[in-house]
Amino acid sequence: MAKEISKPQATSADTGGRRATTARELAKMLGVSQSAVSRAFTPGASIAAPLRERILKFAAEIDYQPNAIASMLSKSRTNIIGIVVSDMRNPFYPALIERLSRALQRIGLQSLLFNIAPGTNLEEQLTALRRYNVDAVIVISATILSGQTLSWATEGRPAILINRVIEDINMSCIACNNSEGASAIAEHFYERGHKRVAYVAGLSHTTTNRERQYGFITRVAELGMTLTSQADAGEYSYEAGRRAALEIIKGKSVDAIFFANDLLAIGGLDALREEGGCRVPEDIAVAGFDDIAMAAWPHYNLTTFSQPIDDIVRVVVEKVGSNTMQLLEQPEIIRLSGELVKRKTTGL
Amino acid sequence: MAKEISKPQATSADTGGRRATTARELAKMLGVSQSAVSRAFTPGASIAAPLRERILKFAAEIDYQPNAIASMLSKSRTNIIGIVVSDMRNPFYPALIERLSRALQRIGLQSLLFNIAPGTNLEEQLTALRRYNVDAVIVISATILSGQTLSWATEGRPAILINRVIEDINMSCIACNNSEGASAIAEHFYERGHKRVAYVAGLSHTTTNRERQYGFITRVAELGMTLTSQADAGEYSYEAGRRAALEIIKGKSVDAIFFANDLLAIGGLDALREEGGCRVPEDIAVAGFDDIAMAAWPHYNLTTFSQPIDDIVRVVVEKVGSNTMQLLEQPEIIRLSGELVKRKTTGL
DNA sequence: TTGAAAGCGTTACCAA
DNA sequence: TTGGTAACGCTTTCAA
Repeated sequence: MAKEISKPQATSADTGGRRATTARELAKMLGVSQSAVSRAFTPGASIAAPLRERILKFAAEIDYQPNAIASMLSKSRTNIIGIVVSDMRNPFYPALIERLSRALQRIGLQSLLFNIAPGTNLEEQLTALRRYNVDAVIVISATILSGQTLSWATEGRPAILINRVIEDINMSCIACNNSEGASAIAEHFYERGHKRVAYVAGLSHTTTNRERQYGFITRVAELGMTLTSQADAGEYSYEAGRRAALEIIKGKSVDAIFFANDLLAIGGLDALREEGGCRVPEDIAVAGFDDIAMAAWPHYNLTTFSQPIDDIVRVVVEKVGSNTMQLLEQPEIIRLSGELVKRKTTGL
Repeated sequence: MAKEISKPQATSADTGGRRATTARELAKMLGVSQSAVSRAFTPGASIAAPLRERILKFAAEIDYQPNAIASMLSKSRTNIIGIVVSDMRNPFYPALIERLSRALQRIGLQSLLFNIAPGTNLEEQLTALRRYNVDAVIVISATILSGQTLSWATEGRPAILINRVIEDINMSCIACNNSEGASAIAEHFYERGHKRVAYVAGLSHTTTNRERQYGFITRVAELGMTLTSQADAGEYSYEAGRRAALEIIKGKSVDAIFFANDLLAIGGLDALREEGGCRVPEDIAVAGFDDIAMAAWPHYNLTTFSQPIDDIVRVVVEKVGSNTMQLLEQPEIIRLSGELVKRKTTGL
C-alpha cells in the first residue's frame, strides 16, 4: 500500500540534491536583477520599498536565505568572533562563555570556539584561528598562551583578553580589579579579628594570581596581620584546593585562608571540615574569588569577591561590536570593579 | 624623541593595510601559476614534490595562509560544525562540549556555537545556523527545541542529537541507555535493602527524564519495592534538587531517592543533611545520573550512573567526520552504555 | 532606484 | 605534472 505523501510545504521547485536556492535563481524567478535581491536583504540599501517587499515575501515563500559564506568573501567580514578557551572545568568560564556568546549573538555575531588543549602543539591548534578570518578574537584563557604566541595567532586581527593582563601587547585587556578585590578580602579578615592568615595560589605565574596575591599580602602587611603561610596549589581545581588547605593547617595555626579562586576555596573548605577537623568559620575563616554559582549554595556559603561578569561581557561586546579596529590601534587595559560578597565562611 | 622601531620580522613586503597576501600574489612572486599554489596546500594534489617544497617554503617565509572563506565558497564545505547548546550551567555540558570541540579540532573541524536562550525568539536565533552553511549540526540541548524546529533549523544538513531521542526525524540520535541506567539504580537500591523509594524528575517532558523515570519505576515495581513519591523539580538545577528533596521527605518516610541527574541529587543531598536532618546514607540513600566531576568530590561522593562521554564524543566525531551524508540518509538511534558508579551516598 | 558587471580568493576542470 | 579559466554566491561600483 502506498504510503501517503505528506508534502512538506514544497512551495517551489523541489530541492533535488540539497543545493540551496541562490540569489540569482530567485532573481530570475521574479524577473528582477540579482543585485535587487542582495539589496532587499541589506538594511539601508538603496531599494524601493515595494520591490523589497516583493522580494522578501517571495524569498520567505521559497525559503531562500543569503549564503553567508559568499557574503563573507565579498565583504571580507565574517561576523564570526574567535573565542579562545582552554579550561571549561572551572565553572566560571562556562558561565562567562554562555553570557558572552549570547550577547554576541544578539548583535549578529557568532562564536567560533578554539579550545586549546595544554601540552599539545599550540601553533598547530592556532593555525585554524588564523585561517578562518574571524573579525576579532576574544581570549578567555588565563594561562597556556604566551603573549608572543597570541600575537602570532591573532596576526593583526583585533583581539581582546579577558581576565588576564599583558602589557605592551597590541591587544586590549579586560579584567576585574584583582588586587583591590584581594585587598578587600584582607580587610574583611581584619575586621573579623583574624590575625594569622594564609594565601593559596592557583597557578602562581598567572597574572590573576600575581595580582590577587600582591593585593592580599600587601594589605595584610599594612594592617599588621601575620602571613602565616602560602601554598601554591599548582592548578585551579577542587582537588588542589583540598591539598593546599590540609598542608596549610598542618602544624601551623591559622585564622583565615584566602584562596586564589572559588574552586580552590570550595575544595579547601570541604577538606578543612571533613579531614582537617576544623569548624568554618569558627576555627578558621575561608574566602575565595570569582563568585561562581556554587559559592552561593547553602552548603558552601562562601565569602568571595564577585567578578562583574555582566560588565565584562557588556564592555567586550561593545568593543568587539563597534570599533573593532580601535582594539588594534589603541589597545587599552580596562579594569572593572567587582564586589565583596560576605557569606558564612567568614561570619556566623 | 623618535621612538625606536622594533621591526617585527617584516620578512617581506610590508602589510600596509592589513590585507593578507593572496595565492595569486604569491604565485606571481614565484613565477608559478596560482593553481600550483593551491595544489601545494592541498594534500594529495597532483604536484611535483620540488615545486610544492618551493611554494610551501616561500609561503612560510612571507607568512601566507590560504583564505579559508574563499575555500569554503568554492568547495562548498566549511569545516565548521554548528553546536547548538542551551544550558551550560549543568557541568555535564561544558565537560561534553570541551571534549567534543577538541576532538573535532583534531580532525580539522571547528565548532561554531549557537547558544539558544530560552524564552526568546527561537527562529531568529536559529536563522544564523541556516546561513552559515555548517557541514553538520550537533545538538546538545536536552530541551527547548522541538523536533520540528530542529528540522527547520538544520534544513537538510546532517544533524545529530546528543542526549535526546526523537523518533521519526531525519537526524541521528545518540544517548546513553537511560532506562537501563535507571534500572541499575533501582536494583542497587534493592540490593542495599531499600524498600520505599522516590523519584525526582528534572524537566518531566524531556526524553532523558522520561526514559530514566520509566526505567526506574518499572524496575522498582518488578522488584516489589514501593514508590513512595515522585517529585517534578521543574528544572535540572541544584536549587530545584533541594526543594524536591525537602518536599519528598515531608511526612512520608523514604529509604532512597533517585534524582534525574547529579546536579539535582547534589542539591537534594545538601538539603537532606542540612535542612532535612537526615543522615545520608544511614537514614536515606541518594543516587544521581551523569557522573559529573562534583559527584566524585569527597564531600558528595555520590552514587550515580556514569554517562560514557568519551564514547559519545568518539561516535559523534566519527559520524560527523566521515560520512556526513549518511547521517541524513540513514538516521539511526545509537545507545551507548554507561555504568553504575557506587559511592558513599548509597553505602557506608 | 535599478541592472550589468567586476571583483572577493579559492577550487576544479580542461588542455597542453 | 602544469597553467589557464570557469565557477562558487554574494557585494559593490558604475551607468542608465
